[in-house]
Amino acid sequence: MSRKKTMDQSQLFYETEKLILESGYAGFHFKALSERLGVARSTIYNYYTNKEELITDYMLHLLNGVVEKMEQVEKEEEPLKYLIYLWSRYAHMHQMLQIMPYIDQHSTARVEENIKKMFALFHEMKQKIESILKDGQNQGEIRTDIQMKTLVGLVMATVQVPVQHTSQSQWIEEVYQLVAHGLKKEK
Amino acid sequence: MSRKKTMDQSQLFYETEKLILESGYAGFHFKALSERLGVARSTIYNYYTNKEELITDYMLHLLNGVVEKMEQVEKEEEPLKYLIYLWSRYAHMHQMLQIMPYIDQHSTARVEENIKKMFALFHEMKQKIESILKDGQNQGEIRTDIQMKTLVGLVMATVQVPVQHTSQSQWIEEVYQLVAHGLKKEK
DNA sequence: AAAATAGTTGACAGTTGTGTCATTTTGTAT
DNA sequence: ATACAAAATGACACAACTGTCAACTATTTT
Repeated sequence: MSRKKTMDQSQLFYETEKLILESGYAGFHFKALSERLGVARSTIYNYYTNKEELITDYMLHLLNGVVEKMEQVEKEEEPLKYLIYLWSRYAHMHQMLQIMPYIDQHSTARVEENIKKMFALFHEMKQKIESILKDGQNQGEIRTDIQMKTLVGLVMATVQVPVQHTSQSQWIEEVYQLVAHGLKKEK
Repeated sequence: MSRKKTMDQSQLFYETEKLILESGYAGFHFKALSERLGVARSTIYNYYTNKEELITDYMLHLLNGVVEKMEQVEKEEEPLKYLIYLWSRYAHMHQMLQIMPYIDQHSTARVEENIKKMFALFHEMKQKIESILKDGQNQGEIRTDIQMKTLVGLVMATVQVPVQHTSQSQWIEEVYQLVAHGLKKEK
């Protein structure tokens, strides 16, 4: 019954992502978004009561995607390398997560919920990395003389290594080599 | 002669930094800043024609500080470790630099100039890191099988490793160990 | 083809930040 | 004490985004 929707979820998320990455949180607002979607600004309000809701919904969607893919990490032969691979595919997610602290967390009950869920997923993500590293430690592969949170921190930080002018596969191989064996030459 | 200034440069930069780190670029505006300074908003306009000018002036100041300190790196015994140390002291600078892409670069001639200078300084910074690594390579200390830009990228990325609940000196030591020798156990 | 209804829209009122400038304040020199 | 000029300010006009809602539109059902 009734009318066909002109706005679909996937296009909305797609343009949301693009707009945030291009303009930052400061330049992200419903006016700009509606223009890109070719839709009246007020239409978006039928689905989201404000931009915080939309952004956190979108981010939750993103985070869910990565955490789901991380389920597979433990089945891989080289889990650490697979992690680096995942990072290369979700670099934009890390960029998005950096704006999280600046989102008004109490604008809506739904926003509060979303942020809670995101924290939980983020924690789950770190747990997964930790469990991979612990497995490595148990097999005598990974060093045990450094605090676990620093190890996890380094793995997560590698996503910031710029890709510029390199093929994805080379980036993965090089970053993996560096994370695994360090800058110094083996002797 | 004439009246004493109520607003001094150092306090202005101090509050600018604090406000940006707390509220992000989206939450940084002259109204909020003037309230923190205990000054009328219009007063700030006597010194800066808009926020882009203020931010880029401030960032330039920051970058200048680091680059200056980096002059000393080459005199150090363990240049790589000194770099990690510098990073730990300037972590907030990296956070600030991330908002650069979202600043309207053409709002003022002064802003354009500032951004040009910042790019030059940023380049200089990377050159310094590169020259340290090249020295290491010439002494047979640093591996040569990986692209220089990836090496530099990793060194810069380490600043993102969170410090949480660790003393600065321990953070430096651990991150240095990881960057130098990697996650894997020596055999 | 008329009724029902989900979906869309433009217009309105409200809020917040911007940039300017004539006026006022305040420290200093005469 | 008075004249002066640098510094600070409040008020004004403006520009941009927000949120709401009554009216309109397109599709399906009967």
